[in-house]
Formats: sequence, C-alpha cells, structure tokens
Amino acid sequence: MGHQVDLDILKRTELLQGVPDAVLSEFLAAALRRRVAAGEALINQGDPVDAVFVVIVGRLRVSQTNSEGQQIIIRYLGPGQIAGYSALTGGDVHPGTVLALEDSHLFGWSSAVFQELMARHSAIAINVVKVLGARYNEVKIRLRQMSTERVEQRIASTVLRLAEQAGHRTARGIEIAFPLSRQDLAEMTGTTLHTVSRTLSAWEEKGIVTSGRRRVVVAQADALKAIASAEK
Amino acid sequence: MGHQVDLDILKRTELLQGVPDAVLSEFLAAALRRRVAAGEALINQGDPVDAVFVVIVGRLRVSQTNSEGQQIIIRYLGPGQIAGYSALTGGDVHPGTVLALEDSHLFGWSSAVFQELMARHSAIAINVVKVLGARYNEVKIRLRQMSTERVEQRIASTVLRLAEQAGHRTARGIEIAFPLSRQDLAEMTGTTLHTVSRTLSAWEEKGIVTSGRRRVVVAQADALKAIASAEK
DNA sequence: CGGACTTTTGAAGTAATTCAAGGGGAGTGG
DNA sequence: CCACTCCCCTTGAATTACTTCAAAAGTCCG
Repeated sequence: MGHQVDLDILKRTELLQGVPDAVLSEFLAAALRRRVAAGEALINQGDPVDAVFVVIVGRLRVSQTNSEGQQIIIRYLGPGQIAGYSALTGGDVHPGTVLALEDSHLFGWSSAVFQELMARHSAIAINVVKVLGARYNEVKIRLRQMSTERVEQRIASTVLRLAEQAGHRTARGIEIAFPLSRQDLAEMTGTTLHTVSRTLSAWEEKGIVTSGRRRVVVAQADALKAIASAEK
Repeated sequence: MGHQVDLDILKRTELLQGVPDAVLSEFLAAALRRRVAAGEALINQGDPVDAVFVVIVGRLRVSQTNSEGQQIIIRYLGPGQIAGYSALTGGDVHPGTVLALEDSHLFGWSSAVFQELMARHSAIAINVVKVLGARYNEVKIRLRQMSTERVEQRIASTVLRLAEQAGHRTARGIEIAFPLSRQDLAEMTGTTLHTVSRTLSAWEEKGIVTSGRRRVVVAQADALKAIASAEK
C-alpha cells in the first residue's frame, strides 16, 4: 500500500478529517497496523488502555458486560471510526469489549504517542471533542428512549438507525448489511430475544419487515418511523 | 471580586485545571458573567447554541424531554462543572435543558471565542476531551443499568451516586445536599414516582434510609451497595 | 390557615419476562 | 448426499415486576 493511498484513507477518518497533509504524514509515520480476524477481540473490557485505533476496513461491535455477565451492545464500528477512546480521555482500563465481526484492518497509536500528537496539534483534539460530543449525545438519546419508551418503539428506532448506518438497498427494501441476530437486537434495546422475535414476527405479518436468520430487511421505513414515534 | 480571586476559582474548574496562569488570565478577560435565579433556565432544550458555561456557585439540573413531554434527568451540576457542551462539540441546538435549582453564578464564553481559545491552547481541548470522556462513560454505565437491572437496583445506585457526589455527613447518615423529590429520582432511574415511593418506604422500614419531603438520608450505604449489585 | 405540592398506599391492569418445548436452516462429517 | 449437530428462531403458557388508576394524608409556605 502506498504512502499516498494511506494518507487518503486517514484523511477520511472522523479523527483526522480536515487536518493538513503534513500532520497526516506525521500520524502515518507513528501509526501501527493491526489486523483482527472475524470473531476475535481487538479490545477486552478491563484491559489496561494502551492504544487507540481507527478502523480502516471491517466491522466491529462495542459491548459492555456487567458483573452478572449480562451484555449490552453500545455500538457498531465501521471504516473511519474510532475504537478505544479511553486512550484519548485518559482512562486506565477499557470500559468495554471491541469484537471484530468481519476480518478487520486498523491503524493504531499508543496512548502516549497520541496524547503527544494531540497536544501539539489542537485541530486533532478538537476533532476528538466533536466525535466524543456526538457519541455522548447519541447515548443520552438512547438513555432517554430506554427510560421513556416501550420495547416496540425502541426496537423500531434501533432497526431504523441500523438501516441508516449500514443499509443496503435491495428489491425487498433496505437490508442491514451485517448479520444481526434477535439476541443482538435484544442487547441493543434492553429486552429479551423472545420479545424481539415476537415483535419482528408481528411486523413481518404486516409487511413492515422481512427477516430471517441473522438478517433484517426494512420494507416500510415510514411504518417503522410511525411505531418509533409512538403513533399507534 | 478581585482578579486573583477569579483566577483561583477558574483554576479549580474541570475545564481549566492544570492550565498556566497566563492562559487563565486570557480566559478571564474573555469571560462573561451570568446569574440565574433558582427555578430559572440557563439553557432551554432546542435553543440555538451560543455559549458554554462553567458553574462558579450554585446547583443546576440537566434534563432532556421527548416529544411526549416525558422528561429524564441527565445529571446535576455543581461548582466547577461545565454546562452547555454543545458549544464545544459544534452542535447547533442544545439537546437538553439546564435549570438552576439554587441561585447560581456562572462564567461563560461565546462558542466562537471558546473555539478560538481551544484552537490556540491544546491543553484546554485536552481537558475537554477528558471531561467529555468521563461523561460518556458515565452515561454508558447508566444505559447498561437501564438495560439490565431492575428498578430497585437502579434506585439504589442512583441514591448512592448522589450521596457520593453531593453527600453531607449528619448524625443520621449521609444526607443528599439538595432537594430531591420522588419524581426526580423516578426521572433519573426510568420509573414512576409511585415505585420510588414504595421502594424508599421499604428501605426506611429496614433502616437503610431516612427520607422526607424532597430529602433523602442514607443510613446504611453498604446495604444500598448490596441492593445495587443484586445481592438479594 | 388555606392551598399547593409532595408523598403514601391500595387495588387493578398489563407489558414484558421467564419457562418450556419444538422447529428450521446451515454447515460438517461420514 | 444424507444424517447429524449446532445455532438461531418461533410460539404458547404462566408469571411477575412495574405501571396505572384512585384516593387520601402529610408538609411546607406565604
């Protein structure tokens, strides 16, 4: 892979967009490359923080597990996105697990290196502020949804969000581009796989979605929007 | 208020700690002062973002309301803490409301001024990253609690957290230093005031807490910890 | 002391979980 | 190529944690 190609990739990440080429070169020089096979963890919850990563190719899932072993899915990561924020914010252990769903390729920087780069280039720190602010707002909205909405609404918003983020137009509707089980949806919406299954079955009967083994296709996005906003 | 006194105040805020005096003077020179009376809003949800604030004196509550008018409490703010992040992260409207619970006094900076100061002093941007990272982690933990824990556990963790953040030792135990209604606790834990009332009554019977009109005193913090971690 | 707000508690109702059992699809190995 | 096995999904039935509805009893403040 050529230097210029790598620069172009970095330039499109949320972390480094709008940064001058000279600075990008510096980042590239300091970057370590990391490959993770599908099913392997890039970061394990509780691990000491040593580096921050940017996804180049692949898809990963960020989750958090409590002491009883119950897990929730925080978010999915795709190309251009940051994994392992704690190296930026000064945490000492990773608060969650980052698992590769597909074979993935990432650039990374050790905490110390990144902290130093961030101190020297405030544009980078400001990018981090923007990205973290966006994540913070997203999670606050999910918290509000968990507090005030019923399961069906939450599943509807979640499916819609995933269709937007990772949707793929097909003849039958918008297909979510990665394998998504009932259990996964349950861990995103704070319910059980049984309830998700019943809900999807009901929607399927009405023609709102088509779904199968780890696969969800949204046929009528507006119907889902109506459900999500409690217009029942 | 003297210049040096103001500097000492700024120095202790989460936003400006560890920053050289010269830079602090610059911030002070650019700061606007704002007073908000108890019961008044500093920021209203949906308002265009124009400034960011730091609490000097007082206590405020950050909440978010959905389209049905249901409200959740995101957090409480005390001296040294930031109100109105969106001016830092580049949002265009405020995602929540910040209401003064007591007469409060704040320093503020317009978005443009702060963005400029942050660009010139990466130490500030790095402080913001740290603070945002901490908030992000807190909200993720609350999201996990909302997803995986029952109401009683959530009320227990919330009361414990508040006792830690704003606790005041008294003869009867740790008293939460500000007025806290059943409704407030309900909006923090995603339940109803009825359930909170029943829960507190049950705890009171066991001697774990004492509580009254908008007042909560934790008598047995370890018992609450046991409940919070599902050791029943 | 009136009146507004907060809290309490019972009773009924319900959304969602838990328990339980079975079915189906995809991959594997004989 | 078929049978076996592992996942994942589905669906009923019973249970329950929590909400909703309703009414009354404090408590604080002007």
